[in-house]
Amino acid sequence: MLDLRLVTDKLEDVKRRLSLRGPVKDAERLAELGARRRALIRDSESLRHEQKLAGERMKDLLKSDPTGAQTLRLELKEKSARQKQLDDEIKQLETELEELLLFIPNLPHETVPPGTSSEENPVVRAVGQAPAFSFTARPHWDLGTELGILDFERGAKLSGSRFTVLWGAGARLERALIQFMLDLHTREHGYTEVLPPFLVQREAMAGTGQLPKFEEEAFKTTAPEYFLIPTAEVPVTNLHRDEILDGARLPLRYVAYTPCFRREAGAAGRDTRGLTRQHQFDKVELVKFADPRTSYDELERLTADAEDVLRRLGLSYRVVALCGGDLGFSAAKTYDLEVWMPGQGRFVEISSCSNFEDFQARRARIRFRRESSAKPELVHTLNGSGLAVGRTLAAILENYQQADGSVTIPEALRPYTGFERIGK
RNA sequence: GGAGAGAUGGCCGAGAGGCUGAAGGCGCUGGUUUGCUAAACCAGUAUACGUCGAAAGAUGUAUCGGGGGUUCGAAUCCCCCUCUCUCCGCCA
Repeated sequence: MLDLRLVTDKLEDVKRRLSLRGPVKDAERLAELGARRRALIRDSESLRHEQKLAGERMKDLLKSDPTGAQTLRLELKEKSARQKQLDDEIKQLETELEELLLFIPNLPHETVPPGTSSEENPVVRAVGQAPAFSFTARPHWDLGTELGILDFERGAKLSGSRFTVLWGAGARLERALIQFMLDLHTREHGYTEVLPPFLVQREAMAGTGQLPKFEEEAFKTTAPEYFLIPTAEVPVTNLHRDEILDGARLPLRYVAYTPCFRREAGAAGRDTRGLTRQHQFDKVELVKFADPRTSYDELERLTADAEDVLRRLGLSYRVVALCGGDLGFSAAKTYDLEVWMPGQGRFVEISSCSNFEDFQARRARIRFRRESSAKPELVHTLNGSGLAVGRTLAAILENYQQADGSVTIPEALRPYTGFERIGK
């Protein structure tokens, strides 16, 4: 959520910065309503002030002059009614303002490159060498099916398309990856592990920006209503909702493993094969709460922490900076990590690292105090996948495949899998 | 699921229609005293939104779990909701 003050007071600025994302809607109306709200508040408050002053006279009058008290009472009754009417109007206005504001995306950071689609995302760096094969590399869904570790048919039988069953070494590899990533981030990168609920309430989803705009993307239960988390970002960021954090302890760094649930409503027909786009997948997520002054340094570090997973697994990848048109709703700046998938001959997103600045913090009221006597300020929130586990598993299958269809396990992972290769 | 109790500031805890942003205590911050520390004493110690101001700040309004109602006036009275605790039942 943007700062209403900023929108009303610096409308042109806001519009210019938003236009990097595409056409701007509603900003004008927002500024207008914001100005009207202020005027109404002024009127209501001065009326209320008069009432309070008169109220103090009332008590004396009640003793000394009953008739006068009666007159005053009638007068105040009318004033009170008028003021309540104003308050109703203000409330209505604020509801409308909130609704508009919740649908306006975050302002892109100055360094966000121009562009309208993912094709225009500049490559920031490329790391590692794509493996050279003496045979034609195959996609992970073929390899995994032949090895008997990925079972798409039975996934579909149980739950429909975009669900997969992992067997034996596949299940073990998934679990090994989760463990490996959590250990790396907690032991070497200074993150605190947290295991949050996988079902959250509407307000948590709104806090991080998934709602109200993207409700059709989420799975939810009814009576009682719960949302299945689309990413650990939701519960972990909301851990500190309505809190004032100690500035001396920033940045807070959390890492969480959770399954993630997504409708993929807008992705019909895309990535229908393999593990790339599932309704349910595992992810290890990095989340930070940072001082606004250093949040962009923290973004670089967080991205490096995610990259470290790929590097240790010996997977080649590139880092792209999302352009204005490709930037997510809540993000001010995002780097995507794309892993090379030799079996598909393309790069696939495996992590998305973003600085949300104060956008989520304002929605979720997450603040900090710089000094014990200072006024609370909004924190900056950041997060990034570290990494998407299913896609990592797929990348390992494709990058470490052998001519005979077996797959060797990256060195770093072997203590976790307990085996060095997966064969038939 | 059944029965009961409760929710007040960073924390504990008074208050039972007006003068209560809210006694008292603890904590915290600053000061005095003081070889140092501690103790003692004094002062300060919420948030949001308005208005004025370049700013520091001044000032107004709101806020006693949330929402609604009664009233000239609600922390205080009434209604609804949420959460917490205790006991019973059930359950991984």
